[in-house]
Amino acid sequence: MTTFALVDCNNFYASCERVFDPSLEHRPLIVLSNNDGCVVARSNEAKALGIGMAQPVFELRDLIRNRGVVVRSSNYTLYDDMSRRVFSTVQSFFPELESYSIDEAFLDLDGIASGDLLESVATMRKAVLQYTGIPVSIGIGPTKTLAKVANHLAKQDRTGSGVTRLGTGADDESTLASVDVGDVWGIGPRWKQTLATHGIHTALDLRRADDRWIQTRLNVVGLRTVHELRGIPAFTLEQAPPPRQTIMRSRSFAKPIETWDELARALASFTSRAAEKLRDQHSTAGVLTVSMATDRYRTDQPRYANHATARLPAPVNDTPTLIRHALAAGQRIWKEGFHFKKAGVQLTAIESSQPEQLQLFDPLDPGTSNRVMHVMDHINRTMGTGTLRSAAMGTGEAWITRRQHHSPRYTTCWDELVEATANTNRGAS
DNA sequence: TCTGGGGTCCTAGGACCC
DNA sequence: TCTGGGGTCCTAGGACCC
Repeated sequence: MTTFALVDCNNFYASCERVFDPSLEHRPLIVLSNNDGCVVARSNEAKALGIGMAQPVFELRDLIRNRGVVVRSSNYTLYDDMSRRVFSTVQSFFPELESYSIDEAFLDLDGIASGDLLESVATMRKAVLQYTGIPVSIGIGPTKTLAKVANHLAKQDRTGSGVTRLGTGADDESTLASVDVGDVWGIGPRWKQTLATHGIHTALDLRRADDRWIQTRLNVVGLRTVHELRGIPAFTLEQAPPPRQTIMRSRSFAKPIETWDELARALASFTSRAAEKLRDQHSTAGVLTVSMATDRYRTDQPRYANHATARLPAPVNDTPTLIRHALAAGQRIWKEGFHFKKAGVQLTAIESSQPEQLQLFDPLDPGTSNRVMHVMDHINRTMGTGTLRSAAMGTGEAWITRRQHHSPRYTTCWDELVEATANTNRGAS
């Protein structure tokens, strides 16, 4: 029988900020979403103040001022790099790893003697903290869902061990009875509501639910969760994630956009980033969708939201072709006289680019185009994002994202390394 | 006047995740 | 003044085919 572990970084973005700025320890700290819009990470002190996940930051103005809450814009360059460091440390102890999100990884602990298991996991946890500065919690169980539940309990663990195991003893039922059904992985707010009408309130209730009722009222996804709670695995470890089927780049604008020229530059920029992502995973896209919308929260201005889909004559992954289609599609739905607050580009009908697609009607020889993109990607990777860019993106970026509380890219940028001062006090008393 | 049934593909919408 | 962004999977229903 397989044993899974879930390693989850505690308050990940907040912890990353603290590693390089220890003055943030023991203080309420929040990290904001793009555009400094709402809260995406909170230190324990911030949670204790009642600051909610995804809470809009303008609602917190008084709290921030009166309670000394420290605010940071999100710094994904730093978080991505820290994530890589944490996982590679974990993997040096347990090679069978699935990186599930930026701050979580599942492990397969098969082959580790049950008696040594808690000890080796605790050793790994200590090493991660020592090597990266990031505290992690670890849940262990016979299925991914039970490992998730165990992880949830490990986070609340007051003993400080940070490791919890489920699925071994008679305590399981009373433990599961203490877990709210909404805290089970896969049960969101709507399903929690549905379950409540049937008297299902805890993880234990859900484990004991009737299969047929679950499949009818939820669906097979819900049924899988129930089986997993019983210790019957429905999910396996996915060490090599399949390529994405959808690639999307969208942003809210710091200032509303009112001209087509500006919106076109934004669309070109989104398309360019999506295309890079596409080439990263060696894919092509056959369908491109452009969307634009005015501010959905403003009732005092005319509202408009629309999207346009372009089916490409042949699947491609080169930036100029994709931009051309994006701008043509955007122009079809563009309307003068609105204040656009958000736009995006989505790539679908994604296929592998190997073997090479032949493009009968493409004016540009695919070989030439591929070489140009290859060079462009290489330069941008080694010399910095945006070093080489498509002319359609322009240089102004009037729509640029607001990031007023940004921390340095300590680990990936020579100009932003952390500075240490050694105070030797030579000659002093 | 009678008016089947099964299969596939696609899309939109809804649920979930971090 | 101020409300994120990027994904997955499943289901129902319509179009179309034989």
